[in-house]
Amino acid sequence: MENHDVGNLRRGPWLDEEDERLTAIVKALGEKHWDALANESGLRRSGKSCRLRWMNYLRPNLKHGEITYEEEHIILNLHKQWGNKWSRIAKRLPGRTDNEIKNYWRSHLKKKIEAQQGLHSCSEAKQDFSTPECRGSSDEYIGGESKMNEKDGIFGTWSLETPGPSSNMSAFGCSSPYERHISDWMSSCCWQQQHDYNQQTDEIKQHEDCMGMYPCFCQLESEPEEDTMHNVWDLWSPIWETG
DNA sequence: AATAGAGCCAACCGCCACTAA
DNA sequence: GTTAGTGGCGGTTGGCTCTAT
Repeated sequence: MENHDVGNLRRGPWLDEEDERLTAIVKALGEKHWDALANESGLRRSGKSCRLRWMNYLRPNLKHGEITYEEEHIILNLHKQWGNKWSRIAKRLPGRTDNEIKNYWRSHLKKKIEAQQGLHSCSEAKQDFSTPECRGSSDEYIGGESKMNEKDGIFGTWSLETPGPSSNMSAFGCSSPYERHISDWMSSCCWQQQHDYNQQTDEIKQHEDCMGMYPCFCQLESEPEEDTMHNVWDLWSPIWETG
């Protein structure tokens, strides 16, 4: 990749020296007024370029490692709900940027989904979770760790239908014997005894947020222990509640 | 070992929404 | 109400790396 000078502004990859200078100036002036900040820094970069570099690379607490299976599940399900709202999805994945998620989606997930949808179009859409194929032979989500069976793909074998705001587990094509149990539990967590469906505001949002977690439960091979579910809740609720 | 093609990802571009003057 | 400036978002590009031949 080459560096380019357009007018008085530099373009192309950032140098370590530029990163250091940008980091220092952002810490001093804060994450705002990017044009002024760019001028102040002495960097021959546009404010827009500085902002992008900071947001996608230099910002503290960014994760730069591989996307985990749990994160992948969340991306898949939130994308199913929201479409290409990358920044919105990124808010559900602390430490991940919209650009990172977008790239991951394009390079990893899109093809898998298309392949999966191809399979669905050739076979029965409804799945029976009582069969080993539908549960996924070794896909489990126990105690906060999941194992993905490569041949089953990232979805396991759930339906790809988009859930509505009042959907339950069946929206994912789950007909697991544990469906009601988990659904009830999710409801108790997410709906907070909301019965007035004419006032679906914050509760609806909470429910939508929880949908990103559904696949993990869909892959449980056996009825989850109450403690397990609460461990999972403890693990993910801070993420749902932030953003 | 050389080459072509595919995949990945950082960075850029253009559009839109918001805000202040 | 209008306009200019700014920031945020999603789409796209282009170069580097990896893999297959």
